[in-house]
Amino acid sequence: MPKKSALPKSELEVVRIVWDLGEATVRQVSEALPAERTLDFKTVQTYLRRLEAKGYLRSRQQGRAKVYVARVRPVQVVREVLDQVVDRLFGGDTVPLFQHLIHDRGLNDAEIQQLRAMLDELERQR
Amino acid sequence: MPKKSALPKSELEVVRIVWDLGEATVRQVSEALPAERTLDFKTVQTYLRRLEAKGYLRSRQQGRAKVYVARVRPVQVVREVLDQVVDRLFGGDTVPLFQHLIHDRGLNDAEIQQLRAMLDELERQR
DNA sequence: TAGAATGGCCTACATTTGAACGCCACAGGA
DNA sequence: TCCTGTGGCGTTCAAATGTAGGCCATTCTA
Repeated sequence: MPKKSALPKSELEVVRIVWDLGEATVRQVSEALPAERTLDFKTVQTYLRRLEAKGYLRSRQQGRAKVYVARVRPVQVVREVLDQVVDRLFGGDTVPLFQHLIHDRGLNDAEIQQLRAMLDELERQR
Repeated sequence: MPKKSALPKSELEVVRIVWDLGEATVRQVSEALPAERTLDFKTVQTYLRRLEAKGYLRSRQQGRAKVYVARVRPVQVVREVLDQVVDRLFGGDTVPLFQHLIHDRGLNDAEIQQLRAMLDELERQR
């Protein structure tokens, strides 16, 4: 149960599936992979094993297969990854990140509304 | 001049300095590193060499030293990195990213104002 | 019930990253 | 002029990642 260093992308793809499914066997994860992204069963197995070794997943035996389930909350993992990115990319400052997301990736009207709503909410809580 | 897969974090730290300085020699980059982050001169040299090989920087000889300068615009690199993250973390959807940034990292009042301003600006352009 | 699948566990292996070394050339001060 | 420091270029080397293969036991299924 050694703690960690932010997950590499391949493992992230896999752990996200476990989060979505709640819990899953190797095969279930394999099958839940998006069509454009094929990974050998063994490869998925390896990633899940690594994720468990790193402490992100826990597993229990169920019949012949293992069922993996999250051990740390997604929000924590997301935070780790984002912290890294924000740091590396903008020296820790989030505003330029928003700036970039808004200007470069663009937002549609619905998204703008959602964002405003989040800000309102946030201010109301002050 | 091969294009390439998003930059690893160490190289990002280095290329950001070149962006900031406009152009720089190995030594200048070395010295511009934040105090908490020391890298051997040779290490910096290696990263700069790799960045050039990957096509992110260009260099010209100036006396005995090489001067490195950006070859792709920062915004493009940032985009590459962010696309990866948004994909890996949220399946390509940016709203959850904002959600996370706002709720988990928090924003101070000034930041909220800046964000609102950006949104206003964006809408005005519609 | 015998062979084909399936899954677990270990192992492998190339590539990429992180971080430097060593050797050699040149340039400037003692 | 000789030594020292600075840079370039090639190399190295371990750990992390990406992606499986091998072998073995257990299960289905024909």
